[in-house]
Amino acid sequence: MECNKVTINDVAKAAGVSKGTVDRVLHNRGEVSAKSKEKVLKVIEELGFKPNLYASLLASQKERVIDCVIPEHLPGEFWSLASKGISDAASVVSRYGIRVRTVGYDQYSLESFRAACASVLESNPSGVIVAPIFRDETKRFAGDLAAAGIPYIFLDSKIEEADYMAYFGMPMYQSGVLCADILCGGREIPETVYVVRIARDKWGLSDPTAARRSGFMNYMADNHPDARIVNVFINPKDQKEIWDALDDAIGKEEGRKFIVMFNSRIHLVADYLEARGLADCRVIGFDALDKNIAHLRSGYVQALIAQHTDRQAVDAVNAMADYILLGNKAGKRDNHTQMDILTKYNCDYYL
Amino acid sequence: MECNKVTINDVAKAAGVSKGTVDRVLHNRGEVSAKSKEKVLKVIEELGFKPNLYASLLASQKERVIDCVIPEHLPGEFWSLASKGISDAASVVSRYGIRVRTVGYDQYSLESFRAACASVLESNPSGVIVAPIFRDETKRFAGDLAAAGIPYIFLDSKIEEADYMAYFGMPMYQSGVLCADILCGGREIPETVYVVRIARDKWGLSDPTAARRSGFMNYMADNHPDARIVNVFINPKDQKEIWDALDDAIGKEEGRKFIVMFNSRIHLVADYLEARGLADCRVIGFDALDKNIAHLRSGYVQALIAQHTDRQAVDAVNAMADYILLGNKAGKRDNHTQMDILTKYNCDYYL
DNA sequence: TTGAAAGCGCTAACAT
DNA sequence: ATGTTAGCGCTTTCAA
Repeated sequence: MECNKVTINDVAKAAGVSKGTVDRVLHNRGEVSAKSKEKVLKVIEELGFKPNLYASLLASQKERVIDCVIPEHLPGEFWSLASKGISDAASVVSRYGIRVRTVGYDQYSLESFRAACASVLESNPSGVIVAPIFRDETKRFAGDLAAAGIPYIFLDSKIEEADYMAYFGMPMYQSGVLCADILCGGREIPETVYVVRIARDKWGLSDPTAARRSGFMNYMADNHPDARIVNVFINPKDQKEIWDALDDAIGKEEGRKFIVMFNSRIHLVADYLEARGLADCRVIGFDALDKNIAHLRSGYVQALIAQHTDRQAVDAVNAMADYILLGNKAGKRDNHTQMDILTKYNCDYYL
Repeated sequence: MECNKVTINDVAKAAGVSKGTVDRVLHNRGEVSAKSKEKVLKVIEELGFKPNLYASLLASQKERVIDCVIPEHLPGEFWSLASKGISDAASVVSRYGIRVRTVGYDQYSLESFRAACASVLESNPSGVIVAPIFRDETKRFAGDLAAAGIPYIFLDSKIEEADYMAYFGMPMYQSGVLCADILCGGREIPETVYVVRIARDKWGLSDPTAARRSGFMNYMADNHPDARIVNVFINPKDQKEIWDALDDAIGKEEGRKFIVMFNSRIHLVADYLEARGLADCRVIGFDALDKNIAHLRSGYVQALIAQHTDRQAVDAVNAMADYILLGNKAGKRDNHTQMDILTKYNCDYYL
């Protein structure tokens, strides 16, 4: 381990003080005279001293914790991808004495999000990762964290006005543009495009995919202004209702159909198409859920746009750990993850 | 650092031996009676003891080295992506007291590869990563490494018969299939497809993309058996010759043209198309070189299939470090990286 | 405000 | 073959 020959002892000696004093200035925890401090700092600079992280970890047997606030979920749902990433990262950073605590909330209940936030604030963690759904409440939470001096990172979506340390997620607007381009296969000119949406969007409660939709719309307006866009609203919890809605909107039309969905539930549509035997469609959705990938294989979905949600979560946790351990702010503040295009022919190799 | 409460001391006590003995069996460096060893092993198992890597590193101030044998390259060329990954990983594993040494060779010179191998063998590293070009010589090298008890990992391509510890690369055959599917956009039926190849392939010297080509061919035979496949051979070093060859083969044809190239040099073709103003083409290539991505933007290449060569290299180095440090063989032996589809609309976010 | 000293979990040289 | 011991570089009492 040649990597760092100069130790805290060298610094102490050169500065004419003891290790204890050097340590104090290193973690500026006071109790040091101005001139000792100055001298130590100068010596550190001169000698290019870098503390040995592992010796430090070994000696200070203290545990720091990162709280992760994300929506609760069933296996196979979108958020379970993020959850997997979090636990992967957790097992890595545990070696650095960092524990990761996940605090779930019901993405349909503001109340439960409030409770999650309160729990975090109370536990006073070293850092927090939050995947926000509720704008205003998240803004408030961000303010509370800032007041408590707790750094936080946004995952998946972000609140622009907040003073977040970093953001990891997909470029939402661009992903809509990409979706439109794939839908049209570069050459096809759809007459009608069905945009299947979650009913709650209609009421404006929250729509995390709004930016994506506008990317899509703008592409269509620019490139295929004559295409008719038809919104179809469904309630994901009620299969019968879904099929009725789709029967109404899509089932009776003739010819090739173009269908997109901006959240992770395209499999609901694919199930329907398969049941009705509607094969001549071009169907594009988002996110590499198992159910979606199965429909890539079945041929009822032509492409998915995915984002390695797991890796985003890993990156977020690592960035926070880096900050807690070394004080490094992540290189970039906004980290837009790559958009992966998945088809029948490459999905088998997508983690 | 609650993570690992059971220490080598606990083990020693429980097994009724000393730390020294435990340490000996841990690194099985002999000098331990069979029954002590057995007892210690049992206790380790029971208590679920995991050594604290950092304490270990702290104590044993020794440096291990991983040798990486990869082709030399100019900036912007394919192998510089791998090279970047290697140096990224190097800076990470250096914290674990592992040094990474890169040994380059000329991919067009068997002699230089031999020299690189000899240099590695002589330096007797703890592990090696090799990106092979020359089959037979690589096989021999693998044998030598095995004889010397040095573990090795293949990067990018592999020799099936060798006893490699792991392989990181793209599924070559499948990537050819994917390429064909993208070329045809799922719906288009090309009349003629131009396959641009490097002249040296023709002489059978070495063709690292042969498997990819056969994936492509099989897809075409299955789905568009009437398409005519035209091979165009070029010499990458001579721009004039390239253009002449392309003029001959492609330039005089009318209508929409379909062009693919199975290595990383599609930019050579795109340069030509741009110069000749041949815009109505569907052009698919491989690898996210800057020059290739530039042509995604210019519109002379419609899609690239990429593989995060950098990440493969990172994974390879990490896997080797893991093995050296902890004796963990990587989970999977063959690690097929995902195939990324890049278009004008998502390439900006591709690292 | 500062120094001294006792570890943290493990390694390795030295005894036995 | 096995135990003992002095560190590795840093943190953290405890005294001074």
